[in-house]
Formats: sequence, C-alpha cells, structure tokens
Amino acid sequence: MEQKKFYITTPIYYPSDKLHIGHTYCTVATDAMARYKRLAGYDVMFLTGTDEHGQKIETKAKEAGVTPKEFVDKIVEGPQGVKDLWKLMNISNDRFIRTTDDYHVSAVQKIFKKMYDKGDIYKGSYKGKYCTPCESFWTESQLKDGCCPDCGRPVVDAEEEAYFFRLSKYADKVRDLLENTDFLQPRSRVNEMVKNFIDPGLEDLCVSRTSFTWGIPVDFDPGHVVYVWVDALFNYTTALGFLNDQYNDYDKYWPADVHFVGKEIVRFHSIIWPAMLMSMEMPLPKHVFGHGWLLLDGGKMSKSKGNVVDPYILAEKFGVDALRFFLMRTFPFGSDGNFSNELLIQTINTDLANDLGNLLSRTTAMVGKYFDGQLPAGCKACSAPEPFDTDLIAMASALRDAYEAQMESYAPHNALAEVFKVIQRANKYIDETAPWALAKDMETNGARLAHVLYNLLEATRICGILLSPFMPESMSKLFVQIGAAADIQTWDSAAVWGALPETAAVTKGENLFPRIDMDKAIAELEEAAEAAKKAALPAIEVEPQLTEQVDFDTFCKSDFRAVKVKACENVRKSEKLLKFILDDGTGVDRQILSGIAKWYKPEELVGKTLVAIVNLPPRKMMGRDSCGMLISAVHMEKGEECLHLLMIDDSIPAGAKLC
RNA sequence: CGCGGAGUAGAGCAGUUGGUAGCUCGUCGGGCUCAUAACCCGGAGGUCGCAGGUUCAAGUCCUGUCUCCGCAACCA
Repeated sequence: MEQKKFYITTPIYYPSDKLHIGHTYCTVATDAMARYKRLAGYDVMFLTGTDEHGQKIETKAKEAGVTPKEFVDKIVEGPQGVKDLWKLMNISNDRFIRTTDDYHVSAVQKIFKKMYDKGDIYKGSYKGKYCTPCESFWTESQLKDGCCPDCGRPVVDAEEEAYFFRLSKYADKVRDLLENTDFLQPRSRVNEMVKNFIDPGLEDLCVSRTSFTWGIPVDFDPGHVVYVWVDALFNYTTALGFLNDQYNDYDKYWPADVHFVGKEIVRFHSIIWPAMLMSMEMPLPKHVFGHGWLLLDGGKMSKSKGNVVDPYILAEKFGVDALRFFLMRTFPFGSDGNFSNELLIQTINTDLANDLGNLLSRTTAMVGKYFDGQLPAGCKACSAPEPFDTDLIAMASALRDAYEAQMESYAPHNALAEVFKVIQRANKYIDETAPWALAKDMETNGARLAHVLYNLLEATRICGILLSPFMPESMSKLFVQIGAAADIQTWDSAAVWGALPETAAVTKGENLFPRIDMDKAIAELEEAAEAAKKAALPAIEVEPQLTEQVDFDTFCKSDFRAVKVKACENVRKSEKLLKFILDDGTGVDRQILSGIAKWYKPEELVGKTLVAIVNLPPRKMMGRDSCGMLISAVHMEKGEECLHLLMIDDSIPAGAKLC
C-alpha cells in the first residue's frame, strides 16, 4: 500500500530583521504538526524558508552598506540567524527554500511568462503618487498629510508602466472557494476576506515594479522585477521542483495539505494564491490555516515599539521543549493570545514541573524504591480492579483518538489539554491507591503495588508518545526513564494499553522539567531585555543635515517670533495635541495646536516664552484652527524620540522678531 | 453607518451544533507524605459589557447600544 502523503508549510519569512517569538510560534506549530503526521505514519514534506526580495531589504542593505544578498545571507545563514533559530528550536523541516536560490528565480520567470502568454498578465500603467527623491510610489492611503510617508516631502501624480495580473477574472471562483469549501480556516477568517476584498470588487493586481531592482527580473522586459508576492507564493511549488531540476517531488507532494500562515497574510494566501494557481491550471492547496498573533500587553509586537520578544533568550533560559510546549499549550491556535513571561513560567511550572515532571519523578522513584527499578512479571494483570484502575486505563486508552481528532482540526492546544487530563488523572490515581501504604506490607500487597505502578508507567508512556511531537528531546529522556524501547514509542502502540513490558528497566533520572523561581526569573529577564535594548540602540541620534541650500530671501520670508503662553490645555479626544493661547505681541490672542502632549503637561508651559513661526497658513486640526507652529528641538535617544520646545529668556517681550 | 475581532469569578483564559457556567493562577480550609514544598479533595468568588427579542430553555441565535483592540497592499 502506498504511504499517505502530507505536505505542510510555514510562510517564508522576510529577513529584514532578526526573527522573533511570533515567527517561532508559527514554525513550532508547523513542526509539531509535521512531527505528529510522521508519527502517525505519513510521508511528510515540511517546508520553510525565507522571502528575500523587495524594496525594504534593498533599502536596509543600502543603509548597512552591503549588497542585498550579503544582507540577507547574514540574517538567514549567519549567527543567531533564521537557520540557527530553527536549529535551536529543533525544527524538523525537510527543506529550506530561499527565494534567491537560482532554481526558484528561473522557475518564477517561467511562471510569470506562462501567465503572460496566457493573457492573465498584461502590460498596463500604474497610477499613483510618486516621491521623486525617494524614487517610491505610494497609494493615496499611504500618504502622510499628503506627503511621502518616508521623507515627508511632497509627492506628484505619476504613472509608470507595469504588469497586471487579471485577479478580477478569478473573483467568482475565489469567492466560491472561500464561501463554499473549507479551504480557508478558521471559518471566521472567511468573512473578513470576502467582506474586505471580494465584495468591494477585486481589482487586477500590479505584479511588477520598476522602482527598485532587488527582485526577480521579468526576463522578457528588462527594468521590471516581479512583485514579491508572486515570487514568494510560488515557493511552495518550486521547492518541490516545479519548473526546475533542483528537486523532483512536485508530482508526489503537490497540492499541499495545509499552509500555516499568520493572519496578516491570509489575504495573499486565500485570494491571490488560489487565483494564480487557477491561472496556472494547477491544483489548489487543500487548506490555508490563518493562526492568531502573540500580543504583548494587549498590543501587537513590533520593532518600532521595541517590545519584541527574543526566542533565543527564552529558549536558553527555560529550555527549548518548555518554550515549544508553552506556545502550543497556552494559546488557541486560531486566535490571538497575550504573551507574557509570567504566563510562560506559570505554564512551565504547572504543567511540566508539577504535573508531568513530578508524575514521572514519583512513579520512577517508587519503582526504584519498592522494586529496585524492575517490576515483577505478572504485574500487568489484576484480578479485582478498583473503579479508579479502570477509569485511568479507560482514559489513557481513549487518549490517542481524542488527541488525533484535535490535531486533525488544527487545535494543538486542545490536543495537549487532552493529554494533561490523563496526566492529572494519573496523579490523582497515586493518591487513590496510596502506594506508600501498600508498600508497608509487601507480603500481602506487593502484587497490587506492582500493578498500580505498572499502570502509572503505561499511562506515562502513552502521554509521552503523544507529547513527543511537541517536546521531542524531553520525551526521549522520559522513555529512557520508564524503560520504553523504540517499538513501544509508536503511534500504534499509543492506542494499546499494556504494550510496555512488565519487567522494563525503570530508572529515576534527572528532573525533566525543573521548577522555575518566578520572581527571580522575571527579574533576570527584565534585566536582560533592558541590556539588550540599550545595547542595540544608539545613545543619541540626530537628523542628518540637509545638503540642499536655501536662498536668503526664502529664509527671510519665515517670520519667527517670541511668544508667551497665556493658556495651554489638552485637546479633547486627542492623545497628541495641546492647544496653546499665545501672546504674540499684536494684542490679539494667537491659537496654535501642537502635537507634543507626549512630552509636556499643559500646566507646566503656562507663562513660558517660546518661539513660533507666525506666517504659516492656518491649518485645521481636530476641527480647530492652528495658526503657526511652535519650534522644538528633536532628537532620538536610545531609539526613543525626544522633543524639547525652544524656551527663551522670559525677559524677551512677546512679539520680538527672531532673525 | 469602511472591515473584522474582543468584552465570562481578583488576574489570565476555555466554552463546537442553545439544555445544570469550566480551566490555570491567587485565596480559604482539609487530606497525603511516593515525589521537583510538588500531589489529591473541598469552600468562597460570575446578574457571562448593557438593553431588548426569539425559545420550554441563550454565554451560545436575532436587533440595538457602549467600550477596547487590530486591519485598511506586503511585520507570524
């Protein structure tokens, strides 16, 4: 009989920065699923990789003074890079694709050409706002105050030649796929996609760029590079050998059984990806699963907030398996979860140390103490089982199927909950049977005691098998301690009560999961995080000086005046704005709104003498007129923006001109 | 009315197809001593955001409303 196939992927990550705990979460989930499927007898292909093209990487490389390829090489292959992280996390991917790999590049060119020949990609023009100095196109909605979001300078209407993919042509088929099949999971994501993107009408997608060069060239039209998502999505097929000779597994594994992706890229995987596959007349993946995010303090993790959690620190401190377990056990896979160090430690202590670790510890200790590490033959049988014997055995025997059902519906958190119900049952069983009491009269109760301990070992073995996709290293240690050989660590044997040999050699080893001192660990983590943050950021940063010169007349047109603050208050419903009533020497109050509430309390500014430019045209902010602008000094300190209003000598009268 | 999600015990969270509201931590009391001061049992603590509606029955379905959070072309 042919072995069942299972092809699973993570997204390919964008190596513009070090990866964080969120990426780790997704990859660990994929790994656990892949290991589970292997355990269950599938021929598994598990793919992960990196998506290395695009403007952002080009820009970052430029800043770092290296080529884009050198830049990504360092992040992907370098110390503490992507590959290092997956190695550390014990990720069992079968393949790793980089979109800069030659075979992928040429395959994407062929794909692009094929869709072009078919007429699904056509040449058109892309209209947008263009920032000349930055050489960047922006959409209307990306603009900041009508200017370039990067440099703040004005933009102009512009048009450039570009290729478009006929996404609109496939809108109905994609809608049907989303609404009437279980292609996209969890179901709640379907509504979001349909309402947001399909209902308003799918527009053709711009799939080439001319504004930068770090991408896969369109080989029949120099100057154009392929849009990163076209490049990126097809990785799932090129890594199998689609349109290339590097590999030969396309026929064997495609279509994928499931793509695990973060919720922010569900759109690309559930709309653009199937549409392009339809165009290519290729089979669609069976499922796309959009998992949730790990949030920090209720908000998203982001580099700009500086609240990114480093998986290296956690893995080193608490152990790889503990971290893997925590991620899978704590958060419902389809929805967002609040990450915190306290929760991590609590989960480790409760589940791993107190329940599982302690169960193993007390069981093996008793086998050692009462039977010198080996139970007598015949201990499996019991002539007069108590209700709690049968209860434990029934639960452990049914566990594999319950677990399987949860894993099959991509609910690893529930699968783990099932396992821990049995572990808790086993701990209770020890209480009910009180082996230490039985041990007081071995003559009478020796056989009963041996049976009780055998049942505990068996329950532990079954749990160990089912936990092994999540904690491979620790579970192999567990198997050694209970004397379970490889042939009874299998999926089949997880459904067989009594597979463990009666006289298996049991040894009490090191504690699998030491308890963690919460307060101490938290303090250390905070210290480490502080240090890392400080080390990474420059102490003081200031804007580079402009090289462009301004002529004297133009400069003189700016009318700077000393002004005195008569009143200052927060603007209601605004987090940033302060409203100033100023004496500018004219006798008429001047109102200026300034976005500096983060740095100043209104009351501390009253009476101060400041500098303002007074001949700017009035501007509406939150429905009020702001007539002019207060002048401040700004700089960055340890990555944080700092602002100081220019305060001048109070003896200077209101209205004095600055020149 | 841009779209979506969330509001359940002191904290953090579960609650598929409507049928006695659960888990972890904390707290109070008890048991046990094999074990990683861990384990086991029990108690207290919730008008399931608010207001209506459907139903024999609603945290669960419908309507309205308030608050919080994400997203709005590329951060898992």
